[in-house]
Amino acid sequence: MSLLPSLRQLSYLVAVSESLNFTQAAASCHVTQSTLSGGIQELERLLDATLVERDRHAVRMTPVGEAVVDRARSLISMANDLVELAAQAGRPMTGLLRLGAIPTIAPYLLPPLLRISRERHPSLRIALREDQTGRLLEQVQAGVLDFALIALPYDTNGLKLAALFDEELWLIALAGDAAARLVRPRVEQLDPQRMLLMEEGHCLRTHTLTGCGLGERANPGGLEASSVSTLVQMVEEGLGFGLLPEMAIRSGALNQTTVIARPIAAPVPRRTIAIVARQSTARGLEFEAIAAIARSLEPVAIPARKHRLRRSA
Amino acid sequence: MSLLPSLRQLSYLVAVSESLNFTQAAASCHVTQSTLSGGIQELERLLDATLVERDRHAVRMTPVGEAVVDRARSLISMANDLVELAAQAGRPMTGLLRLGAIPTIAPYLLPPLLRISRERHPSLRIALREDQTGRLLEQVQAGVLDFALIALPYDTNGLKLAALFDEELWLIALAGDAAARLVRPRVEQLDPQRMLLMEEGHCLRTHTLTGCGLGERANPGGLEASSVSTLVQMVEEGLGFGLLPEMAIRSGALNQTTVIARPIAAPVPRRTIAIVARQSTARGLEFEAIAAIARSLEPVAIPARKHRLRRSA
DNA sequence: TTGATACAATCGGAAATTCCGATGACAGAC
DNA sequence: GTCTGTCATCGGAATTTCCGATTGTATCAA
Repeated sequence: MSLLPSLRQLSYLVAVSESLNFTQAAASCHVTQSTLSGGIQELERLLDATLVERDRHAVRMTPVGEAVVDRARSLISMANDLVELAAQAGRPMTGLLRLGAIPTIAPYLLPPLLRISRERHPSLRIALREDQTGRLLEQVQAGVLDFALIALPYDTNGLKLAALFDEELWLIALAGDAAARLVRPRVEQLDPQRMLLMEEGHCLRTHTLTGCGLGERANPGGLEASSVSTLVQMVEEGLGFGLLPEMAIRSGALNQTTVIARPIAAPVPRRTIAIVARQSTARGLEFEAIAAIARSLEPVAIPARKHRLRRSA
Repeated sequence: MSLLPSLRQLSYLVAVSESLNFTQAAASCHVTQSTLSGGIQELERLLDATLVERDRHAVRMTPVGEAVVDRARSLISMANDLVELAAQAGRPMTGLLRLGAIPTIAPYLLPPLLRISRERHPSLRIALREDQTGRLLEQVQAGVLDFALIALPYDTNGLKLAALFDEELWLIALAGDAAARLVRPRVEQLDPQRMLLMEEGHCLRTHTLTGCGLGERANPGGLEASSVSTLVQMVEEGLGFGLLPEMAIRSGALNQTTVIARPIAAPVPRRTIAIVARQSTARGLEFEAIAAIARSLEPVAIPARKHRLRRSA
């Protein structure tokens, strides 16, 4: 068992990788530049590898350095989770929980979820953040968020994950629209050229396209919406049709409009709502609790897996 | 961002949890008892929690202590992986790789796998260890092994996992046996009372049972074999029939016997061969290389997933 | 009761480390 | 040439870590 680097040294390296400037990095670590410089050198000596390239002109990370930084980051956030775990021990379901959600979930799932959470766990406060899936996952990994509510399929890359429920995507269109003529249209009957999509970066865009058996650039000149409500408005304007999650429709996204919704025939485009956290999260109990509430809000919930790593089988 | 515990303090705690004796723990850490005692106290002060209960009679871990130990373990093994990563950088596919495999894979997959590995990567040495799935996973997690070859479904609990290929389980029986009368028997036609199983702890036991739609205690008085060869011998003795992976049969597990093998009609009992490693393994390249070799040995390999966590979608 | 043994806590001081401030070396801007 | 921004280096201070010796307590045996 070789000698281990200290978490402090690793945090110095992370800081350097973020600013690529020793002086600034030192400031962000609340130490002097000489201390940080020494720490980096000590780390390089210990690992017997050049992690940072100090040219006359600039500071760059070596490939090894980048790899080490990557691991150092998760090491540090794991250590933070450990500290938080100890702090939370004995007083579960209290304190501040930072929860993220994608824009196509937040307005529909969060209101009842927060209401029930407040009822069941009055001392648990929840801070919300709405963002796109990719950024939410980064923030969870970085420790900025505790949990995030996202839609699958999506590569969650080793995060702790619990599927909550499946939901269908429904067709929305004007009553007179060609797409709405059938009571139960099939995806092949939809004209890709008239399909309205969310902007790049929204997972609903990808789920809509793959649900229709289309690739990313299936409608090159297609119009793009920046939110569910703009998508609905564009449909209302007669610019085309779109696909919307059940939850949004049931929550009244089409109220005050003349847009109608139609379930789609098999194969039905679907997505799975899930909650993610760091594997090392200190909030395991809260994770299960929030998942349970979310499942209780939907008729077709995905049961929680009870088993864990066991000797048998 | 609170102050972080040091990896050394955490390793002290892990040592205490293993021996439940400060003096012994200190020895295993190569420090004096007073140093270790002080380290534990410092850690408890930092985390503001009692981790170890020092009764007059004994030392016990508190629940919080156990939880912290659990995380400390993976923190330390992650740190070790980081050190190894740096050490390996620039000289990939060299050095010693510790590979585990379950008994129903090892004799069939490893010989060709090792041969090809030696051809392609002459400077990569591979140490082998054969054991049951549960213990292999524990050893991977503990850092005793780098990779393990196992059969799914099995809960791998956050380990890095790559599916390699599917294989069918075939019926093996004596030619005159009732079970062997049909060319393509269906699982419902097999008499659970005459089914020979592997001993408790072998995953093939579970896969056989679930593949036949049976629960764990479907054949209470059933006979149990301790290895593939004893299973074959018991079939040869006319004690019943069994299910064996394709790979074993193709590798000649039935040679020198009168036992015959029959493919089973749909729904075919199957298992998936996979390779696992710690998420933080320093041997990512070797992981892919071994996986690629294993896939190349099977006609129906499962393609490697190329994508990673990305901003889009 | 006495003595021996086992165990963890405590204390003072030694050793190692981490850190700071000052300085040096170098390059680019002006 | 001078100033500014940058990272490395050095000596010494501050802090942490560690050890050895000792204390306090409990158990066990004579």
